[in-house]
Amino acid sequence: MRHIGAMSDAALWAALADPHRRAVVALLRTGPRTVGEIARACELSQPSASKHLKVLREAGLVRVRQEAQRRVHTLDPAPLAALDAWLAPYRKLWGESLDALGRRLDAAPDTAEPTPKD
Amino acid sequence: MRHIGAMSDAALWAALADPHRRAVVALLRTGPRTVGEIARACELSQPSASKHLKVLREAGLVRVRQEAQRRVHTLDPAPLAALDAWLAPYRKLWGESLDALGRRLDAAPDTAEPTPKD
DNA sequence: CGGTTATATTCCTGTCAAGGAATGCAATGC
DNA sequence: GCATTGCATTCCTTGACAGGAATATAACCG
Repeated sequence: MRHIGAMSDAALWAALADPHRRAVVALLRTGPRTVGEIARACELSQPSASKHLKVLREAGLVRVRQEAQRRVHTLDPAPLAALDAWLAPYRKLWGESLDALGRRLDAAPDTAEPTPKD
Repeated sequence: MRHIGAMSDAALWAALADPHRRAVVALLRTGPRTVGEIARACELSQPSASKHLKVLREAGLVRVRQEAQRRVHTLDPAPLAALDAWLAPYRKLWGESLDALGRRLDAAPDTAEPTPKD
């Protein structure tokens, strides 16, 4: 039984509950970034960015590698599979009740959108 | 323009960030329940159940109908489509990353692998 | 009407997370 | 070595809930 990225569900939800952290995650979807880049892009102070990244790391959503003096952070989407699994039992439900809405929301373009912001 | 289930994303994430509320949502997946039933099933005090249900209502996740003196709460899964939509861009990613992870694990047999983090 | 059941709300208190400022620390370059 | 860059951590303050107890409200029943 490998429990590599199997952080507690609670940590994952808590990490994603914060809009800033969701923004960071969305940013990292477009590629690895240093702390400074993340701070600037998400309009966070440097310490704030550091702290948010720590939470994301502890939730298993982000990995870090050192590169000279910089710390390059990379998204690890694996824990999000837990969200997907949580969602699974509900997915059929809204298909039944809200067909049109579901279809509209399912439109997922292949290109990253310019900062979904949320 | 009806704004029934179209609560802000933030309210949805915040509502689901709480484990008790996720439990309530999961319970309601099995059918409508009165406040008292929910409180007992989720081991909440009655006021606590009431308050959590209020949050869920305001996030659009739950609807209520009055029935005699009881208030029967029903799950409205529609807002969860927003979660699904949020998740969509990542869904393809974790397939890749899990593959990579699996390959790494397979490449490292019984050699006492120091737990990377945990 | 008075009592009872079912739920909502208020008040209070403790806890915890977030943000800012300042500082610590590590790696780098000269 | 020393200054600099890049980031982490601490300290502190503030605000946002969460839980419990007590109370308010509402619908029902006799």
